[in-house]
Amino acid sequence: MVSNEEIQQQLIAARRQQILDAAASVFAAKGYHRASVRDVAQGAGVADGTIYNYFGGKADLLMGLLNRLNESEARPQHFAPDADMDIRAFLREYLRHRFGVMLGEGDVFRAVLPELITNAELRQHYMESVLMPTMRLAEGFIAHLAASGQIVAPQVPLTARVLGGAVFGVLLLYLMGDPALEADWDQLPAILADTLCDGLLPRQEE
Amino acid sequence: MVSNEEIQQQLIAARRQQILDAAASVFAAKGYHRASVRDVAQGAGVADGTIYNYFGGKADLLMGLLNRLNESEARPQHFAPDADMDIRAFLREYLRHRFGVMLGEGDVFRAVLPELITNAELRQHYMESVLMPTMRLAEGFIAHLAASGQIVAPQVPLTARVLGGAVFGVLLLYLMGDPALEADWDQLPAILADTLCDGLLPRQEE
Amino acid sequence: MVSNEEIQQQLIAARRQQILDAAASVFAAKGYHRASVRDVAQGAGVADGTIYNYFGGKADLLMGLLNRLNESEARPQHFAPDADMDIRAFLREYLRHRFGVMLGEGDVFRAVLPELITNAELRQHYMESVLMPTMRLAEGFIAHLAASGQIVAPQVPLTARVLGGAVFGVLLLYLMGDPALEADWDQLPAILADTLCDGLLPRQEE
Amino acid sequence: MVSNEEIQQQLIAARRQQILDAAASVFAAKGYHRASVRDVAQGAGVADGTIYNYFGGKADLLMGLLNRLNESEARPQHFAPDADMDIRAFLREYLRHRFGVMLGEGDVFRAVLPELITNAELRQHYMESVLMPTMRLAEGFIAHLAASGQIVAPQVPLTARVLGGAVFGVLLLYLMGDPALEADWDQLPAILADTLCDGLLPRQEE
DNA sequence: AATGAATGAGAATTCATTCAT
DNA sequence: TATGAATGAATTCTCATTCAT
Repeated sequence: MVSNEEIQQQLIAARRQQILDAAASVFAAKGYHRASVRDVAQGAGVADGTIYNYFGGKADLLMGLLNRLNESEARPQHFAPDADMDIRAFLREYLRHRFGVMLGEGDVFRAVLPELITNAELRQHYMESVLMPTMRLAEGFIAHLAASGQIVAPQVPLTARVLGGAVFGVLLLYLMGDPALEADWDQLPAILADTLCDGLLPRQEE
Repeated sequence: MVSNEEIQQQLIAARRQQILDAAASVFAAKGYHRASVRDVAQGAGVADGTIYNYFGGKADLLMGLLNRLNESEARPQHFAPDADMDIRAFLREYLRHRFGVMLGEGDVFRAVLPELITNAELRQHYMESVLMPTMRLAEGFIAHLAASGQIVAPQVPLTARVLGGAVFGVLLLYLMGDPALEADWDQLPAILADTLCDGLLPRQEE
Repeated sequence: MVSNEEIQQQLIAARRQQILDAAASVFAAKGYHRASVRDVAQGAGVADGTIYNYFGGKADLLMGLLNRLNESEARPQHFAPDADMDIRAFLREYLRHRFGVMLGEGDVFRAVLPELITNAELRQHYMESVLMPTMRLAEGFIAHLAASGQIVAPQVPLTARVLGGAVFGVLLLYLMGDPALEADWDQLPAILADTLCDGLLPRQEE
Repeated sequence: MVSNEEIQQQLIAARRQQILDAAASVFAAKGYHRASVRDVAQGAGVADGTIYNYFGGKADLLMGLLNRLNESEARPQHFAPDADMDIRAFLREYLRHRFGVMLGEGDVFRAVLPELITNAELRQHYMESVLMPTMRLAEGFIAHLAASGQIVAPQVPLTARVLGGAVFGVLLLYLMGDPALEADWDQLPAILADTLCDGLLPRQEE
């Protein structure tokens, strides 16, 4: 049997999600600062004051978005090392998946990113709860592959940043409307994976 | 002899720079939206109204910053192709230089980037006047090296985006306060250059 | 039974009236431009921002005043033609009533008139929604009387303007503080009616 | 011989006129409050600061306009009584002349009038220096005609206001853009004169 | 719990006026 | 005397937040 309290909890959680959904799309469309709390309330179909029954304030909406991003990001299995796998194939697949996720959460990403650059508190929260865990995961994976000779990575932490930075930067160029990326976006995972695997210089045996 | 009018022009230009400098640091510190025109005025040591003698409004300050960024970026010689050069050495040097410039303009970059993501008009202006020209330059360079067999680049435009994105993304991670990048920032150009040149997979002859 | 929504509507209407009343007296006292929205808010006993919950902005207050003037003006029965009436008596009574109304709305009139002269948009709105309907009414009345031989009016539209202008102009002189009008204001309807009826030149039979 | 000082005086007077001309057209076009001192300065082809070498401030420009209006108004000869003249003909001619003058000074009139209604100080100045002298002149004229039996005017001061008000009011309707007045403006002096002379009621002998 | 009217601090911007050149 | 850059007070308007219903 389901208790009354549990139903209450679920209703509250559902209402929070409803508001966060509205916040994501409104913030993405107008930017965090240009969007008003009233915009979010109307987007969620509730009254202005209701927002404050579920969130501490406008800034808290951003935090909520960030945490939700966090939850969907934290999927360690994506980095699950596999001794015998084809690294190129894995990287292609991973990048395709990752770009898909990030663009799926594109609204949220677009909404949160500018504030992440600007707002020190938010940045630190994101650093600690999302970026660093992800980086540590990546480092572990890279270290494992390097140890088994499958890849070359003399500086594991920096290599992780190079990979993450490339993914991050390319996505940003896309979000900024680069026409070449828009035209050939679905080829990008392969190209990026190959460039990262083989480098730019010609290989003897290839 | 220097005419009166020329002196006037120089004074005006100097005042504009003075205000833009203040805008860059204030916007970088507090973010464009959190910073008030008064903040900028105080930063520049002038009265509020004076800002409006030199700029059309708050948004115009951002445009001014963008254009200044534009001027310092437009250095085509950095991509000057050289038939016999060592690509790895060149790339290292280029990245070192580029990161230096971008961090030198770091304030401006920090100030402008969030708005670039959010503000469509500004984004388009940046796309057209800064990013696309740079990308075309890079494409030309890459195409030249690929044609002479010095590098492998099956998709020139996308390769340019991969390079640009990597630079851009790593810089962003740095600006967001990644501790690993802060610790070993001066090694990054070399690592990034090597990763881009050789790829992650082991090479036979190396 | 009165529904909740109806009460809401009445409260909103009452608040609008309260604000418009304040606007009328403040604008009349200081003039539209010298009066600040804050002045109006304080006059109405509400916060600055509350004004904007009921009106689009300062200019909208003026429109609101104009429309209220419109409502109190639109009393067609005042011109109701009557075959057997004494024109002189009617005119005296009408002028007395009209002056009374206009001075009752004197604040509003004083507030709106200067802007009416200056502001083209407002002028057009007033022309269309107040002045022209009134003029058409007057024209119909004059035409009717002229057709039945009760008055002489070779040019109906211009005669309507002469009448309207005289009323308007005398009121304006009064509002500008003419001491003779202030002293004998209550005799004015009679004098004006007689002058309009008989003219200045002596009549044979009188 | 003309002294240096006299030339100085004339230059100063000329510059004042030049600035007042600009003020008249600018104030008429945008309204006193919407027009800036800079607008006037540009209209006069001088620098902002120069205005303050000739006038005490923005309000003083309005006073200057008023005084200039005053000078052109004060033409007592227009009311010169003539024992044998045809009153109707005189009135027609006078109204034609008066409307012409007021529309010639229309810019100034339009500019000054709203402030006259609003600004108590200005209003008083205008009352004392323009309106009351004119009214006294008219009263003398009317009293003279009434005494000689040429017209009927039981209440001389009020009759003067009725005449003045009619002229004033009709002009205002015209300035507010009444289409009927715009269409037949040149017939108005005759109609107005006839209405004032004969009244609306039919005359036996006519 | 939900509402939405009221609030008032804060922001961008304008512009009359001053004053050093 | 003329200039016009600098000033900063004043204004309109927005919007996050509160709280009585």
